[in-house]
Amino acid sequence: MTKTQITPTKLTHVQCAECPIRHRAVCARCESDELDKLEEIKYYRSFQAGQTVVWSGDRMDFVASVVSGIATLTQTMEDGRRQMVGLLLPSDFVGRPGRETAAYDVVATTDLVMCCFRKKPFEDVMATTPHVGQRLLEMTLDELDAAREWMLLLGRKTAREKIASLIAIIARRDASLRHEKSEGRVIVDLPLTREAMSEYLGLTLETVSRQISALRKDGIIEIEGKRHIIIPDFERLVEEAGDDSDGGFLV
Amino acid sequence: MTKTQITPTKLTHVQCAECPIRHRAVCARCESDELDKLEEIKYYRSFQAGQTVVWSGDRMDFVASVVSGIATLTQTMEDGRRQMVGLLLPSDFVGRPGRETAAYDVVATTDLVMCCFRKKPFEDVMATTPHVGQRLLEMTLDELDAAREWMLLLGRKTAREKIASLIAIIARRDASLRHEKSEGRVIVDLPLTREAMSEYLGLTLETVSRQISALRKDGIIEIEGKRHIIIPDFERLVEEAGDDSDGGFLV
DNA sequence: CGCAGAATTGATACATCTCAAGCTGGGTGG
DNA sequence: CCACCCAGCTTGAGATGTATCAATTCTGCG
Repeated sequence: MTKTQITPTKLTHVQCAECPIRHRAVCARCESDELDKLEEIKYYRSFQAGQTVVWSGDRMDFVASVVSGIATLTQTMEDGRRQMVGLLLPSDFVGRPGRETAAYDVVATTDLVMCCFRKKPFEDVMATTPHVGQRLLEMTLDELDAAREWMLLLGRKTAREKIASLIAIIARRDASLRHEKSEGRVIVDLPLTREAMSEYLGLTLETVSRQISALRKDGIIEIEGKRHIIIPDFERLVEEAGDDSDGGFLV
Repeated sequence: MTKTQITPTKLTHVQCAECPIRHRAVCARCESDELDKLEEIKYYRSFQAGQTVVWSGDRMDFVASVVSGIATLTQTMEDGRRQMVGLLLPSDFVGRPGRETAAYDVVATTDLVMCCFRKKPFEDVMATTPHVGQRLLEMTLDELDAAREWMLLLGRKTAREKIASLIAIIARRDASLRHEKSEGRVIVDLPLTREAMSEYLGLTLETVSRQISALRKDGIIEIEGKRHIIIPDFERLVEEAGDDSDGGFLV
């Protein structure tokens, strides 16, 4: 996975107007004059699956939106214990205006394309026009809600509930990107290795594997290959996750 | 605790200029004309220790800053498992502009005074002037960092490390409110019951109690009464917490 | 074909939970 | 003023879920 990949297409400058994440990203609310400013300071960067985008503590002189692919935010303790603290899907934002260094490791889980903005000019845009800051606030509040949802999972859910929750969340976000609803029979590709899942869920890789097997034996999910998952009845999966039946608090 | 308390002072309208949290709260960056607008739409509310400020799912037509006292944000699962997802100290902000209902239970842990703003007018202030929104973004990003720090704790730390972390964090925030640094001999009052601590740390009440006893036996902390804690050597406590030695990532 | 990374499965250890009993300190009523 | 009471806390013994250590087994790919 690390070296067999060819270098992905260098998308050096897609016009914002044609951007696939135009309506969801940090630029969603921008007027055309604001877009022009962003257009000037933006540049694309591509990463191969497995590559690290930035290391925690490193200087980071840009902020960015995920255009395509998936990245993870991970925190590491001195002795090597790792906890994923964020999963970045297309349109999600990375980096913090006003901060010099990265607070987390950012790793490309799949091949990844990011739309980067040099930090200083980006901060200027935020200071002089309102819509980027407004949208960023909205997105940050959403992320905070998601982080708190995850705190409940980490603190109080069983291993089985954690796995069911993760699959349900990925299925929901996946469907939402395609403007579909998650119900009845649902099919997902897990974009994460068992190890990455364990880092997200606060479990070991072995426990993740065992619980996935258990869910399969109980008919909650079917598995083809390693990553391709069929959920015959989404509502049943959600029950296993221990969530309120309605589940999604966000659109 | 619930009925013996007399009603706390009704601070009906403290002038913003004299407000103790003026320089840290959501209004920190406001110019005097912005403050005037906030002054018009604000009102104080007091709660006794143990009182619930709002229930998750309830309509919430205000946002607010904690002026004094401590409150908690808690999520509850259908079967009653509870996880605290936020600890609100003076200057912290509650509520989300643009949201109708509360996402979490908000409970006063100590006697509590909040500076409330009716939501609609507050949103108007945010839309027409920049400083409230800017400060709120900054505060939300800080909270997101704190939530992610907590995810590491919940997912990867041992019970002993969790307790040590909680005591260290409370000591740090307490010191920071008084513009002091946490080092050497430090004294704190825990504002939480053992049960509240267990809800925060993803543990049971009994495990919290045992680990506090263990830290005491090992000389990391000394205890007077139930809540009063003396930390003879703050650096040693931080080591027990498993954090990077520097610890505080925010001022 | 055979290797390497990823995943599964098994046996055992251990941290934390659960259930249960007692303690402690501050407030209350007799 | 004392005895009681009760919420909050501590401590104990045993159960249990997840981690750990250790083989295998898959799967895709050179």
